[in-house]
Amino acid sequence: MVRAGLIRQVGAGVWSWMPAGWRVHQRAVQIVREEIDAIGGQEMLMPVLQPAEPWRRSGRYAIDELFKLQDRRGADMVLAMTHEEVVTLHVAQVVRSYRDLPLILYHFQVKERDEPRPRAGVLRTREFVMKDSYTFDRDAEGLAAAYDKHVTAYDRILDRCGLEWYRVESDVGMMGGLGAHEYMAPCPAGENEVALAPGYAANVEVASAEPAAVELAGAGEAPEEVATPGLTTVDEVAGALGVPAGALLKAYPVVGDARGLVMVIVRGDHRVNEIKLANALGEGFRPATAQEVGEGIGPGGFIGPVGASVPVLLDAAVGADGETGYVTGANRPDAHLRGVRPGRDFSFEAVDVRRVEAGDTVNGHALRIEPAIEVGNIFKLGTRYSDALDATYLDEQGAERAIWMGSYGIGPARLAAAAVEQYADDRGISWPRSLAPFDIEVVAIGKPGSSELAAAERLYHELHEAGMRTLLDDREAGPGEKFADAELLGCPLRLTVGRRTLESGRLEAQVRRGRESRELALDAGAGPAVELWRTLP
RNA sequence: CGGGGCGUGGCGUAGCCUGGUAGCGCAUCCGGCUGGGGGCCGGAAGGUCGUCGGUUCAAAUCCGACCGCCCCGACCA
Repeated sequence: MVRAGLIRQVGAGVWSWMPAGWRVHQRAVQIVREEIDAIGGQEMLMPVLQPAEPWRRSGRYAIDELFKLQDRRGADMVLAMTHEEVVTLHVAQVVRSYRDLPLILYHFQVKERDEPRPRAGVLRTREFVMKDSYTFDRDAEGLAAAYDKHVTAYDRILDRCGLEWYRVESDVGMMGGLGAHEYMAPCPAGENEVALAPGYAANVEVASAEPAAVELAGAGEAPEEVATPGLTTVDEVAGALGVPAGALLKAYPVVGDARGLVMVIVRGDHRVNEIKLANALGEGFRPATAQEVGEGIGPGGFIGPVGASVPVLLDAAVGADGETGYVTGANRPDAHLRGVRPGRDFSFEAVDVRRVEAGDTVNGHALRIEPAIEVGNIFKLGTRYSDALDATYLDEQGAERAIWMGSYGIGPARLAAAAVEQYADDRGISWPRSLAPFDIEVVAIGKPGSSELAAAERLYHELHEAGMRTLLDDREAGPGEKFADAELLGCPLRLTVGRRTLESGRLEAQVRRGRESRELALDAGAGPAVELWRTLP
């Protein structure tokens, strides 16, 4: 996008949109606007610069990503990262009765986030335009309906943008979300991972699946201690004992904010998913320090659930086998236990806290994991903000009730970047028709004042009259340079007018996606080109 | 925040280790040729070497601080 002249960097995570890039961005914006309008959304505009007070009320002032500043009188201000606080305040002032609901409000606005590490060009920036919509309903049922409308709108937006995409289940966070989905555009540059199987799509952050089976051994009456001097890793112990890594139980001691030190156990071939773990704990946590482990459980590298003095949380993938034969640390230096059986040999609380792996199954279908760009998300907020900011209404009985809210974001810049990532080839960008900065680029080859140039200009005007967004390359440059630049910019259709065109009466039309060429009659004017353009992706 | 790297004409870079003349490619400007895949010839302009300080007869080069940017990781309501 930089090479094509669409964007330029100003600072870390801060970018300008140059004219051609802004055309793309505006096209994405317009698609989003049309689809949110279509479900009854009303566009408005709320400020980026805001007083700190509502953020203190909602409890979000402490967020590290929130830019904070003071005005000249020393009053605390913020640069908004989203607009739940302000929109809720407005609705609290305006809505009195159930008759004022439901309501869908939205705006496009710059969002400011002090990202710890901006990266990947326009994919993760500290300032970016986002469409946010907010829905206001009288109850959970109304919220569900508003949510479904946004599913419809977002599905259409992603389709219209010509993207390959998935709607996946996502983390609702610990602050009481009632349900959430993310819209993911798969591509290698993506920062998220989605777990996919027929009929199943989820962010890896929350995905669950049935584990691959593992072969266990040593089904005795009781655990048997084996010497494992100096062997502290899963691979070392599994290798020494001749068992698969999955036969080991890996202990992951953590300290919960309220519940303190606990031991989380996953299979040796699995990894703890910290988001799932936080959700299972119902609170924040941190890994236990070596000292806490040593004092509270046993020697590092040899700890295990049998006889442990702290509560044990056992991942469901272990319970699924429900059998004897696991290998665990013995809570003694240089020793492990084999033939361990959950339940018989230690008690536990069952949880689902492991990260899914490719090859797990969902309803018998193998799971695959793909990187993807998160281009949008939809979220059932419930009454979190309306409670904090006193957004209520009176029902038919005259009782005051909290308004049920949803919030729905989508980033035009990410829609554009996802399209670039999904369709670019070694020559450059290949825009979907719906996002391209121009529908057609006319490349004129010939000297200034030549008849070739005049013919190109004529064609350009005819295309313009036919309603095509058209770009004419009439620079004084060689043909090779113009072709290369046209392919870099990536308009869906390129028309070439040169001496050859005038001699044969046929102009070259190159379709950018696939770069196949065909010839069109020059004297037919814009018609054939427009017709061809309509068939493009 | 942890780790690594980089700041030199508009862009990309060499020079730094071993202190002494800032070099190259592209782009730009002028003249001409060429005109269907980044073409050719001739001429020209353009650089406080990120900033500040130190060492030295002498600093792009050595030392220190600061600023900025990139990459990996952590983080990402």
